[in-house]
Amino acid sequence: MTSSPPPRADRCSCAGLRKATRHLTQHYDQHLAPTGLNIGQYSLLANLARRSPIAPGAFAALMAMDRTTMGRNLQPLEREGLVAVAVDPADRRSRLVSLTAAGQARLDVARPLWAAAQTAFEDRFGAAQAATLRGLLATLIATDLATAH
Amino acid sequence: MTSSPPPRADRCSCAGLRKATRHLTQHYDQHLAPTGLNIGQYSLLANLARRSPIAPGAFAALMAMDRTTMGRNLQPLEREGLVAVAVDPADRRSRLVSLTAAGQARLDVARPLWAAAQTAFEDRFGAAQAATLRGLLATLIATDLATAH
DNA sequence: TTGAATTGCGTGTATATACGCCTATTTTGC
DNA sequence: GCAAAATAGGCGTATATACACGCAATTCAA
Repeated sequence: MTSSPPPRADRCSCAGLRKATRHLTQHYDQHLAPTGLNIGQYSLLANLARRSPIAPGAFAALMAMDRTTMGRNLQPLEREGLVAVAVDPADRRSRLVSLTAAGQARLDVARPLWAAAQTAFEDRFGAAQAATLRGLLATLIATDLATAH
Repeated sequence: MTSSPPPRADRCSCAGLRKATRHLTQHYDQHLAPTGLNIGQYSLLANLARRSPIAPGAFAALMAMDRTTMGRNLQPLEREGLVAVAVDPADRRSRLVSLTAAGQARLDVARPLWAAAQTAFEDRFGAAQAATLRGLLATLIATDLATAH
């Protein structure tokens, strides 16, 4: 007897998502390269601009990112003086991450380059499809996938 | 005068994609953990199963992955004996990556755990939405985003 | 045929991601 | 009040990702 036909690898939602992320990240990173930021760093600064100051743990949850990943990702930004991390006086276990003036300035420089990347993407992929995709992704992010039942 | 309202960071297709990828990757990785593989490694083995042997460069292009990333990702799999890399006798610049018997065996063990992760995802996200998402992602991956005009 | 251009890969470096383990601080139960 | 539990975060380790650079083998052109 032969084994049943193996599930096609291209039906894996996760692999498709990861593959598409690699593809699109390279596009945005190329546009942002002159600013010295990648799309991950740009995204952190842009989100921080609307929520500064915020605790690293809360920021990580907001970005659907592991707590320790957030800590590592903040390090190069802190080293360059784009964000500042200080002990929270109200709870000295916690920290407060703030966008600095240099961080805001860098963000202002990067924003039009990000917009160019976004526009170029939508021109090629289709603005309507892009909007549909963003909607699906937002739903996915809001979907509880905890293994426990 | 005040500056114009900044574009919302949550309208960035790339950031949304990256965020969703983190979310979904953790789900699949948790299901696959007993196999000692993560979803990236599983995806490599599953794709290799249908195309072995293949040159690293061609494999990288197939996975929309940088050539050097592919090389690095193959290292732990090679160390565990799940894939084998040999010089291509027809062109000694090139290599041929093959799935080993141990790699096939590991894949057979992992497949039902991957299927459980996929099923759990579709149960919670919706199978129809998941299919729509995979279609959009496939289109995105096939979209040429080269910066040059 | 032989030097130049091309091609295929590996390495060094840097950031991204997350698990396990640890310390410090706060909160809770008694 | 004080000890236990819970919470916030750092660090070691491992893999993921990709750019710049360099080497070896092949192909191309004069």
